[in-house]
Amino acid sequence: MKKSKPASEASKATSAAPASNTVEGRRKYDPEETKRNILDIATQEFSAMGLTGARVDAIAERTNTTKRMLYYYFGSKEGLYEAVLEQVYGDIRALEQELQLAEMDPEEALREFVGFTFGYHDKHRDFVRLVTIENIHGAKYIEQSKTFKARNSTVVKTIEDLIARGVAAGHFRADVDPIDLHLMINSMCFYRVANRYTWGAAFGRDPSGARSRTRHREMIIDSVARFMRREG
Amino acid sequence: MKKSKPASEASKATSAAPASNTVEGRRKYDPEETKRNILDIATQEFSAMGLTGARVDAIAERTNTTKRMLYYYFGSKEGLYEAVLEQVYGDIRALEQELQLAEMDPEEALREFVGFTFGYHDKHRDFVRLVTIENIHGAKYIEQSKTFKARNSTVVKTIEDLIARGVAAGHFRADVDPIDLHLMINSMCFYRVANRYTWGAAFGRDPSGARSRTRHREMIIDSVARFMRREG
Amino acid sequence: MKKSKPASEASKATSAAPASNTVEGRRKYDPEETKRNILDIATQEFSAMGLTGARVDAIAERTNTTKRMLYYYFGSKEGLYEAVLEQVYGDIRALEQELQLAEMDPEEALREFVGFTFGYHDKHRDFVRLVTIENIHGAKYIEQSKTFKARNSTVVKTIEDLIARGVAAGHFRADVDPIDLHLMINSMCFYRVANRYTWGAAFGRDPSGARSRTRHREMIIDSVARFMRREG
Amino acid sequence: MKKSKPASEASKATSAAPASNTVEGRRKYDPEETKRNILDIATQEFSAMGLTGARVDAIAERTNTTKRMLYYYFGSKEGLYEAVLEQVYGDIRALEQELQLAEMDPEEALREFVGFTFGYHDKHRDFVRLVTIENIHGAKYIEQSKTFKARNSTVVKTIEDLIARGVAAGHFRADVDPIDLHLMINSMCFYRVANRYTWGAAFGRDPSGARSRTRHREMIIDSVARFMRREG
DNA sequence: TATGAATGAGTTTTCATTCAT
DNA sequence: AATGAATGAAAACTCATTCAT
Repeated sequence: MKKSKPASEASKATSAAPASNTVEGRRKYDPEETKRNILDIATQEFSAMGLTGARVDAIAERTNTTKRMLYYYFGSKEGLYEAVLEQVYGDIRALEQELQLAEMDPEEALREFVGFTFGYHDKHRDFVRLVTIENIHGAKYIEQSKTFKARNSTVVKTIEDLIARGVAAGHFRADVDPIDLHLMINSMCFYRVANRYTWGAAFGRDPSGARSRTRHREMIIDSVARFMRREG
Repeated sequence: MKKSKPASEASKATSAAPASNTVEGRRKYDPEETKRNILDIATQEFSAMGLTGARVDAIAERTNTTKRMLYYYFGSKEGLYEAVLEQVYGDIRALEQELQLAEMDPEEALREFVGFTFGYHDKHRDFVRLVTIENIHGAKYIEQSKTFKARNSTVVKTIEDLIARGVAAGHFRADVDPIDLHLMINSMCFYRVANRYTWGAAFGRDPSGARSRTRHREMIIDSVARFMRREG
Repeated sequence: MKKSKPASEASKATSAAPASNTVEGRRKYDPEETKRNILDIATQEFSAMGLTGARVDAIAERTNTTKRMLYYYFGSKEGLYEAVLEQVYGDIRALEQELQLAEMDPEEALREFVGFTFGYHDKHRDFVRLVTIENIHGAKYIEQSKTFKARNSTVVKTIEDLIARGVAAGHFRADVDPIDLHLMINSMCFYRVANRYTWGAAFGRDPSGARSRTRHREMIIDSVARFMRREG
Repeated sequence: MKKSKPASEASKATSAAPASNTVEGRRKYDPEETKRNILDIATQEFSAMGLTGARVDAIAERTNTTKRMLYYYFGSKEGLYEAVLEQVYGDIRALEQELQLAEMDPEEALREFVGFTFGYHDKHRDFVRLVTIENIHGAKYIEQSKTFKARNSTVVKTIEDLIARGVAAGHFRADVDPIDLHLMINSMCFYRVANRYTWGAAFGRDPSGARSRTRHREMIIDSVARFMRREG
């Protein structure tokens, strides 16, 4: 039953691990692999069903191991959920830092940053859903993360720099709070993915679908650029 | 229920009901009142806990009646949830129609419309949460509503008219899709309320709090106005 | 009344009643009609669902009146069930007495009696089901009937006479107990109707269906006749 | 609570299980035993109360385990009922196959077969009741059994052979359908057990009681034998 | 006589978690 | 390290019956 059923790429990634103590290239007992496998499946399940909606049994069943291991490694359903959250938030912040915005001129850098944010949300629906779910729970789980706040402060710094350079260059208005700008950008990138179902039901159109992707990217980049432009 | 009135206030509203045939101002057999009472409490509970997180017992307990009546009138937990959704969506669409946008000049009307949308989301957090929750469930409950789509088509019409008048007057650009514009407006009004917890955890600031309300309203109105402005 | 099932016709039947106090030929308040209507529907429901399986709500809903009336006239679900039983048992015994067996020669009379029993079971599936259901409940409801035993003693008398005449004529064996004979006849007439579902599922053939009706009637009559025949 | 002990034959069977790895002769973790125990008690309850009348709580209480295990192994009340049906139908078909009818001469074999059928019904009242109950439900549960039809086809074959041999020997009539003959035999064996309560209430005599057992067995065997006899 | 609303006790089912092997 | 079996508490839902009008 728990035969494997890879479910995700991450688990395959580890099959390249050293083959000592393995059978046919796959380790018999590989704690790291087991944990990652559980985490992958859990990400999918929590993202699909919510924290309360997800079922421990359902997660365990899709896993290569058993329910007991899930408790062994993560302590509880909530512990597992926290681990999932932590991982998923870590990913986007890590990627944001890889952008080389400092090398571009301010307006270009802004467009790049918005474009990246758009692309990330558009592509990582699990992340969008988990953030949504966490808000349903008043962010009480992510608040327990030790690295969460620290990680977020780096984005603020990035945006602050961006604005400062634009203002200095005379292109950007000077009265915009960086966190507000970030909020604006995120709002537009997030909503079209997070609320695609009700929006689709209301207007017969998936706002996050392929047909509107390019148009929306342009619209969002354009609106942010216009918003920041110094008028005069 | 038909009244349209924000979940939380609704219960207060009924205390003004005619007192004839009542005991201490409250009728013993009053189905409408019973239904409204259940619906009010349910709106709060579902909004606070989600569909799966809410407890039928908890709803019933806070009600003036018993769990049995909840099933009597709404059939099931899901039936009750659907009724809550219907009501809450009906409310905003009803109010939108009361705006007298046709009498204002296009730019002013756009600002009014965005301001209304901002105010509604800012004030009706239950609505925002329920929409969020419904998206977690893939909108499968609201899709069963017979009036949902029809009601939404009226907003589209409103925005279309608005854009058309602005374009005709030479103020608005002509290349914007009304539903995309609506999406942009909603995104910014929705996100700061819906995601206030994770945002607060990340940046130490409640984006939907009193301190940023006016600033955000202006920011959103301004960005939408700039976005629509025909550039010369 | 039992001849019909259609609930709806039964109620119409009484529309020929005196028109005083009526609207458009139908009495507004007609206790007898109301009772009969309830009894008809209840017969169908109990017969279809069993005593525990039947739902008071379901019965009331199909009725021309309300649940309250059901309790008003029959006291309880069990009271209604008893009334249904009583009526349905009364019918067959009444018809049995109308047979003019004494005028036929014994063998012919026996065949006539078996044929009648066969026909009655074949046609009155509600009766068969209710007897089945009552046996599930250990006959505790029918045992409370005051007229039940008395009514059954008349059949025994009928069969006793039949046998006695046949024995006297030298045609029938003398060692058969009348109640045993009755049991044999009933068994074969009852089973093919009562157990038609499992039989159908097991052998792909409805034993009470039109295709086997004549064949079974002959088989049963023949086997009883052969069984009673004096040998040698 | 979990003290109570089986009370039926099936449970006795397990007391013969190997005692290794047990505490006081009873293993702590023994899924087969647990399932069998649940099935035994459920057989009694469903047979006594019917599908709708039986209470999951009541079954669980008489079990050595908890209600939860009942759902663990059988999924639902209906799932458990289906398992009970399967088992009980399997038993009779298995025993039928053990009869060595081919070695007897046709008439003797027929008498043996009828006698066996009589004895089985007379002794296994649970089986008779469960079949009755299943017919109340239109056989919808047994129809889902995958092995049910296959198992029944073996009886048909048995009877076909029996008849064929008798016809070939010139003893039996040739115009009898095997399934009809089976129906006749079953009818008489079944009815006196299934309908013993109403019959007892009507005629003051339990038709399945000890006093009539031998007499009825002879009567049924005799009537079937006479029915099949080629007349000459 | 008639009715829709109301109810409490019960009934089935689910779920996160732990135990014995 | 790993596993299938086991569990208690809680959750959703049902039902016969009665009440107020």
